[in-house]
Amino acid sequence: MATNKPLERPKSLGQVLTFATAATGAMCQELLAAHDLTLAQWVILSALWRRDGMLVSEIADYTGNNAPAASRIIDRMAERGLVTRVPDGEDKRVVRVHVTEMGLGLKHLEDFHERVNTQLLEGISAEEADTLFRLLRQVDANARRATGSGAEMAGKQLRGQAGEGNE
Amino acid sequence: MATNKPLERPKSLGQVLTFATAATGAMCQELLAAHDLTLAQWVILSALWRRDGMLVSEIADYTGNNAPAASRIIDRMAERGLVTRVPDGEDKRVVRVHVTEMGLGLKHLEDFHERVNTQLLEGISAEEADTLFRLLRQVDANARRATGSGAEMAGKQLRGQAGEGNE
DNA sequence: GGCATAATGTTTACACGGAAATGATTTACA
DNA sequence: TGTAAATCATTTCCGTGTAAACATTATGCC
Repeated sequence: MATNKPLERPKSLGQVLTFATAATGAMCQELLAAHDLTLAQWVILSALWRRDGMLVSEIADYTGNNAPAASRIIDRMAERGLVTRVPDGEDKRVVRVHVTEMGLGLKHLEDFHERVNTQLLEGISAEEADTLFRLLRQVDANARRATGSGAEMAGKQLRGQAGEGNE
Repeated sequence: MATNKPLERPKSLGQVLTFATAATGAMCQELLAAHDLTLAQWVILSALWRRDGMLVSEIADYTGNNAPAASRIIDRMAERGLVTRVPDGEDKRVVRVHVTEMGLGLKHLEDFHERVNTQLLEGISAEEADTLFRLLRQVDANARRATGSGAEMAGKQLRGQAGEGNE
């Protein structure tokens, strides 16, 4: 029927970024579905496998979300029995998140992101991949600089454990 | 307090993509908030400014979402008075979305994406920007190829109006 | 010690995205 | 012609993300 040919999309970096990210996310979700895990849950698990007992705020900082989002994902992970919340003895505001046996049972997914990386970078040379990482970090920095008068986000940059890590 | 230094994030393309996209989206949302528009709403408006009366399915295809998502965003846009739903005379299944006067009043935001582009690409040469677009499309294609047995998405690729910018 | 302030986590309200199911309509074809 | 299949839009359910308000607890400063 296609009376009209599809409307052309303007050449927009945001658009290409969004599409690539959505496709990547969909691929990850599909791969993780076999283990009844969402991508957001895997990200948190992969952090806890390396450092058990992280605070909710640390997890939020790690994943790049704000605390409410992290808190809710932890809710679901706790319902599924992947983690438990343990109130801290010293600081009574603090909640430490611990992996359960069941959560440890998925530790074979530790290198999931590496398999995804190779999948995504197929047909792209190592040099080009480096360029891609560098440019994406630059775009990220440009966007953050232009946001919120640049102020309150100071601590939330994409930490440069690649570009020229000034850390 | 930082008893622990923040946990290192692994070098994952998905992670960098997600962060760059989130930062870009946040920047757009902040810029559009002055006009009481969300990014998703602007994307649809920018399509309708060029082709009024698109079908919901065409809009969904244009934005890269599924129909339910598009339908809901159109709901909110209709509530805000930006668009109206008009049942089609010939095909009674179809709903055409039309911009209202109020929606046309925002047409000065037509080139919003171009301003975002320049903002995001600051400090990046034209050649590097081309490389970035090319690599992102490659990553997108790689992800889609690995998803859903590659079948049903046939029509939803990132249309290559950029092979080499034929615009 | 006592009080203002900050930090931590949660809840609520809103916007967005995907999958599946449903209703209505159109098309295909037998 | 008449029924099955395809198409279009919507609804519902779930997961995620942001912002704002809130309760609880720590901290700092007098």
